Amino acid sequence: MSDIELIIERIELRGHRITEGRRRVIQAVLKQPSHFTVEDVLQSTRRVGRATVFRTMRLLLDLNIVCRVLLDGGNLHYRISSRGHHHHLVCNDCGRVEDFTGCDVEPLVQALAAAMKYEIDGHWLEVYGRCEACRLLRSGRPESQTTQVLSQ
Amino acid sequence: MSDIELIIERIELRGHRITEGRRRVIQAVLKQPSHFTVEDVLQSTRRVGRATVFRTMRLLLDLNIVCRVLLDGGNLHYRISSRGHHHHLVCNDCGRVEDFTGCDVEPLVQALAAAMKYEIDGHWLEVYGRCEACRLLRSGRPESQTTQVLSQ
DNA sequence: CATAGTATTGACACCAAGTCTCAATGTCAA
DNA sequence: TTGACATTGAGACTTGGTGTCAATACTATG
Ligand SMILES: [Mn+2]
Ligand SMILES: [Mn+2]
Ligand SMILES: [Zn+2]
Ligand SMILES: [Zn+2]
Repeated sequence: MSDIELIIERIELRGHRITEGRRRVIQAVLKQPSHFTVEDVLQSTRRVGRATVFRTMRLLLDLNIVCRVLLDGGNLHYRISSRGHHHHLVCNDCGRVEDFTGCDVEPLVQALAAAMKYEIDGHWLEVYGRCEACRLLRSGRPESQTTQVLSQ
Repeated sequence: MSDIELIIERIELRGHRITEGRRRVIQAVLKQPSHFTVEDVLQSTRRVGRATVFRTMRLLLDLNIVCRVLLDGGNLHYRISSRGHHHHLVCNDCGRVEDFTGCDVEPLVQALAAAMKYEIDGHWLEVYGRCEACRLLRSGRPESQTTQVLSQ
């Protein structure tokens, strides 16, 4: 079964209707790179209203079909995510993102919570750096030090 | 020396001029609760332009005089922060925030980075839950379960 | 098949958060 | 005191997102 059909099925299971607009938005989402904004999705969907695109993105977020990535600098982007709770390792140069789940931050969080007498609901962790490719590019080709593939 | 004079001094040290507008914005920031938006600051400063308030907030952020807190749900708020790198434990009910530095997440982050061959620049960690006061309120007075002091 | 009852849509106004421009003004070191 | 230059404010603009509401599309049921 194709990616889109699997997503459609999950939406149906939650009691939502399958419409042509939703199908188009999902198709656009599936074509995006590593991470993207709703504006990006909007620009690659035709014949779907702005509000519907935003509503569909919210639906996908609720269903954990996409997640949000907090970029270094505070911008929230969207990203396809099959898993539930996970974190991101973001390359600040090229925008590449790696998901990770084995972060073992939960015990630390629990200890902290006990000390503070908080009951914990959840946490958010993002890690920023430079991927191997970008690092090699920098050290090997000093003239390209200002290369910045990711805009913004 | 008062809080405001200390901040003024740090701004001067970085080669910025001290103006009445900046003084007013800082005074407003110092009067805010646990966390706030620029809009909140704007509403408690008179005779200072909107752009100047935003520019001053950015200056304070650059100087680590304020930091940003990512609330559960994705809103970024501002917060006074004397320390450099630190994290937040946020009560989702009353909006209380505790800073913490002893998070020991660095070793985990380094291990992850080594596995992924990333060079690490930094990380972002926020923890969400319910503070003791809010927890007691909930369990002891079931009729106030929907109490939500923090708007939004 | 008809149709009623929801769910969804899209146009559009609105909102929140922030940036940009540029002429006018303020600050401070000399 | 004054000149260089940093800062300001009004307001237009941008980006990301929500609320309204009449029109349209699904779908279950008879
Ligand atoms: Mn985790
Ligand atoms: Mn840390
Ligand atoms: Zn990279
Ligand atoms: Zn609380």
